[in-house]
Amino acid sequence: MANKLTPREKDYSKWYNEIVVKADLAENSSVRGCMTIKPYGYAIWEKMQAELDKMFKATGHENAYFPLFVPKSLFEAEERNAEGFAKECAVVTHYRLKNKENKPGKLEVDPNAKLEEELVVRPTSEAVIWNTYKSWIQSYRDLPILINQWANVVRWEMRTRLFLRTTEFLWQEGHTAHSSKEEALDEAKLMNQVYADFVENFMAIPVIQGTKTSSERFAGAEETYCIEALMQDGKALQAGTSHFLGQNFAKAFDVKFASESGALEHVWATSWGVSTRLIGALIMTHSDDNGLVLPPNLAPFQVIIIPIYKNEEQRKQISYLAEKIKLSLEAKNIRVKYDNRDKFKPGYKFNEYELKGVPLRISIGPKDLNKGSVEIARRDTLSKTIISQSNLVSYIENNIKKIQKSLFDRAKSFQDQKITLVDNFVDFKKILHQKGGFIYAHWDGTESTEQAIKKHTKATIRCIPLNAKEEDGKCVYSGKNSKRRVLFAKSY
RNA sequence: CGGGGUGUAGCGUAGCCCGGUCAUCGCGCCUGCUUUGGGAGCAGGAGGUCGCAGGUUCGAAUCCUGCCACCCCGACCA
Repeated sequence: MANKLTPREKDYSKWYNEIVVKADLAENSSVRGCMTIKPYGYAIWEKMQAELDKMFKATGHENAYFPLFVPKSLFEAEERNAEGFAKECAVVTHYRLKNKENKPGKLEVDPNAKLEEELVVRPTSEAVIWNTYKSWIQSYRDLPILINQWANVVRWEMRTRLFLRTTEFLWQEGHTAHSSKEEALDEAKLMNQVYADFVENFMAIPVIQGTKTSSERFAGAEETYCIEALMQDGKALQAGTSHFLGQNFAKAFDVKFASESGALEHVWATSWGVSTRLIGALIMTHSDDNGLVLPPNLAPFQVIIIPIYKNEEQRKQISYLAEKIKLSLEAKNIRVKYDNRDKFKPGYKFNEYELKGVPLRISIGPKDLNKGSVEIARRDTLSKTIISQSNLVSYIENNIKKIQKSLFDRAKSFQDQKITLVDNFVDFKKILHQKGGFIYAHWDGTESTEQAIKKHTKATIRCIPLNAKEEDGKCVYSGKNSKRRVLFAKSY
């Protein structure tokens, strides 16, 4: 059967799209560059939301919600931020349609309904939020403000790709206000660490933490912390960012507080976000040619039970057993689905749940009824084992942990193997071309060198790793002195 | 916005050069029987404004004009 996906060496993007579509995660909507997230894809997002939310609350944050529309005058207040996003803003100019003359049933924009001031559909919420914070903050007693919002944003990108870069996407954005630089910096670092923990522990995706160079930094930020992941085709993907915004937004929106000493000072800010792009990272990190592979912590259901029967009597007996197994697993907080649909054959279901990436499959047939056994298949290794029904619960519990760990370990060793230390530009180009992945090389710290390397190789500086050791070296491009290595890669 | 390409059933497509039983094939869908431990087989069936609007012609999926949409390559990017 030609059920395998496209070989990824040849056409990685097709391979990716096939998984998205066949695993029933999302599809292109009729709106330019937007996507419809289907129930199974959304269930994964909900698991991610739930876990992140828990982590945000554990670090003292609360959720709130701010408006979708940003009046243009507010949007332009912080100049660098506005300039950075200006080219990709959807703008509302009118608030009413009317019937077209002589064309019943057809509508047109009513020119009389032009807005006094255009409304920008938020590409990010700093502007609306800081305009609001202005009225919330007077004294150091009002600080810190630690707020997160779950929202959609719109960025009118030139080229789009399901999950990775859609015109509209779902995300969370945290916006915090602090009374000191140190506290804000600590917050930005803390949230980057939260992201790293979440992505590594729940999504089983190893990441490298670092800071962005000034050219890759968020528009309006003083420092951008990020987590970078490596996809199976050797390209890097920015998985999350946390920004130290200094006093830029406080100054732009005139947000001051009276300190303990009575002095009026500008507030210090951070913002941080991760998006549905993480689902793209998940797909491109773990999937194989049989479809999606989900880490158990994120799988909407961790175990699928599939019955195999030849007649009604067998169906009844197997269903009885399956329901019993389901309850005993659920008692251990394991998410289980029993697929008793009579309309599909077992073989069809096996493939379906492999495409969906369900970590463990239990199949129960007539043979198992006689022997008191079940067959268990692991999605990550595609291996099958027959075990006794009496050992089932502990076996599944164990394997859920094992799979979670082994997915991370596998991705981690792939990533480690794809980080190459390079000391001259000839090797740089060769490694990038032949091996891909991250290149760990010295850089003279100038933007011009960064641009030149990008122009020659399409590789960018993904980050300056937080754990980069101080060492003397020569820039891989200019030969000038450098104090530490930075991480280069081609990226999404 | 520059360069290239494509629009035919839910999806993927043939036909277009050279106008006339050409609306083709596969997947999917529906019905029946046989099947069910890795995407079932056979038989029958439903489903189309050929992207849109004009034009040429006795006749247009096919030729001409205009428009629209989408895809790929560059600039942008969570």
